[in-house]
Amino acid sequence: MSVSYDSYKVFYVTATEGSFTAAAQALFVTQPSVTHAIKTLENELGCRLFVRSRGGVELTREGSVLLKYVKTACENIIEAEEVLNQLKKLETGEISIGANETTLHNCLLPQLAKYHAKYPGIRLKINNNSTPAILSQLEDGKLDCAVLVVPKGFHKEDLVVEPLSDQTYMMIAGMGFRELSARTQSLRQLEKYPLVGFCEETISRKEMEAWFAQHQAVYRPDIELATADLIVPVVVANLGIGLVPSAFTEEALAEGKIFRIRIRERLFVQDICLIYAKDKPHPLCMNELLEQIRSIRQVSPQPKSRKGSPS
Amino acid sequence: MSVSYDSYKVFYVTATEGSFTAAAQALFVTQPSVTHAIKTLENELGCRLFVRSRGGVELTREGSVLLKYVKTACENIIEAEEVLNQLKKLETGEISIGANETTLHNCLLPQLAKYHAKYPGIRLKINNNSTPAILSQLEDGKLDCAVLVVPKGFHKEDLVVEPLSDQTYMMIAGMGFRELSARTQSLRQLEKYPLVGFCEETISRKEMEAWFAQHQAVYRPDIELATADLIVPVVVANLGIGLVPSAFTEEALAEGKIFRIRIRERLFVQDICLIYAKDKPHPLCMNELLEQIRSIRQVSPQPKSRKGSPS
DNA sequence: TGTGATCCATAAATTTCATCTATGTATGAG
DNA sequence: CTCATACATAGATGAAATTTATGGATCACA
Repeated sequence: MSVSYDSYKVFYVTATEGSFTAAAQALFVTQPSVTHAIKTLENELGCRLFVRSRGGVELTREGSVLLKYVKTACENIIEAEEVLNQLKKLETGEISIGANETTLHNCLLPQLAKYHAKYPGIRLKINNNSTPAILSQLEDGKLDCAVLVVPKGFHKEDLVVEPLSDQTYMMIAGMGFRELSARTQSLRQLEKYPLVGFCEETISRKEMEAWFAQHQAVYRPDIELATADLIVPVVVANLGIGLVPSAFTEEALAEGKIFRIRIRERLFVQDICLIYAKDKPHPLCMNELLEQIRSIRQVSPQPKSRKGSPS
Repeated sequence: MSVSYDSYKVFYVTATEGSFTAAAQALFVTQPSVTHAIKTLENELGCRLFVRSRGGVELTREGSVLLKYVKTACENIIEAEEVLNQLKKLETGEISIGANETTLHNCLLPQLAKYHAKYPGIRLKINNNSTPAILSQLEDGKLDCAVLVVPKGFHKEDLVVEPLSDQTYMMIAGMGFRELSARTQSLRQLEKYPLVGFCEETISRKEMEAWFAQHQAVYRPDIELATADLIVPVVVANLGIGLVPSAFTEEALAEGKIFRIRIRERLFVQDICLIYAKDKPHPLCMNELLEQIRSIRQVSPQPKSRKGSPS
């Protein structure tokens, strides 16, 4: 009833080689095998495809028509096999990665650079978006993995969440608030100072509000910024005191433009996590990238074991 | 070593159906068969193609990449089979036909019209060229068949020559030469009249020269024309007497513009033959056309049986 | 005018491997 | 808890692809 696709392969090779014998060699089979395959194909298709003659075979008119299609078919298969081999050798591929600004600059970019140097053929698509958006894209399979700042103990069905390191925060002030450097402050004491912080849409904002509330204080920034990297410059300009990820403070601290305010309360801390879909297939090239990202993992005290966290 | 192309077909159907079970139904095999085929393919390719899950299977990243190529491959095969079926049903196809002006108008066109009415999908390419050019194109496979005026007994290695009918000639004159109508003339007697005939390149010209010479006369037209259909009008204009294929004379004879000169000698006659390559493959749609053309064949006395001529 | 080389066809034996039957496992739905 | 559905597995079976061996036709070359 239905024609075996292997026959078409034999047909294609025979047509390009120009003889049954040559085709047999190319296919690593014997000549009678090719003869038989073509004869079968001709019977199934109901028309002659080759004219046998001395020195080889020649396509009939119908054979030529058939070849036109079978040729592109076979070429596609051959190309498919090549591309698949490249995929396996990590010579090509594509990974979509989600990240926050914070994690992108502080964790991801150096690792991506190393990975890209090792596997230059693999396209890296970086998606810098809000944390909730990235999480839903991970679940939808629109992103392959992400490195995000999430609350301590964060977990989600469908997602593997591997903590990489703490995202520590620091309360800082510019030299206009020099009086705060003298001694340890409590959060309530700091409430009377103008605050530089995140705007309302972010997850971190909500967490900070909770953290402040936990210590009988209120987080209500006088200046709200959309991205973390803007806080330090604003603090340097003495527009207020700020609670920022430690990673952003190093340069300004070293230059003496800001100083750290010691806090009585245990400091606000988040997790930087590597996240990816639990039961979805990953591109082959992603395992290497995951390993690369995991290499920055720092052992930190974990209150309880977390799902998906490797030993 | 090499992957069976049948596996790719199974892969394609499975990917489009979305489950092994559905693919099995579509392929008229059992589900374990599909399971096995895909597993084998995955092993041979060295990577997982589907994620098995509740309710069916889902392509992995690599599977998606593979599908992109395999899809066009399979679609080409399917299209190939469709086109081939059309070819077999004579719904499509192409025939290249050679002809002389004489045969084109008198034999071929009516038959081609009938054929085309019956098989409108088949393209007919008509090549109106010189006889030697057409013969060599037949041998090169550039033409599929031809209807030509050739010398009696014409034959050629590699070519099948089937006589269809005689190409009879007629000596005619316009009313300016009314005196010739009185009685039968010999060729020699006619030599003193101006002659309208073929120009030197044609085969017929050479044959006529031979025929004249055979009867102790010389064929040297005072007016030379490239095509036969021009002779009658020139004769009507009383520029000379002419030897032309009978087919061209009917209209002018009926209108009394010319008359026939009776000739003592046996009249010059040629063969109208259907000619095609002997050992070359023919398009499927050609057999019907050959039959159509043969239908005009007239039984004529054959001095000896000719090769390729059916009973 | 043989002779060897080349290429396709054929026949019979062999072996492969694709497929089937039967059954198991997992997982939602009602 | 049971049913329905989908994929996995194992062993048996048989169709068919392949091989070996051989023959015939054609062509180049001496």
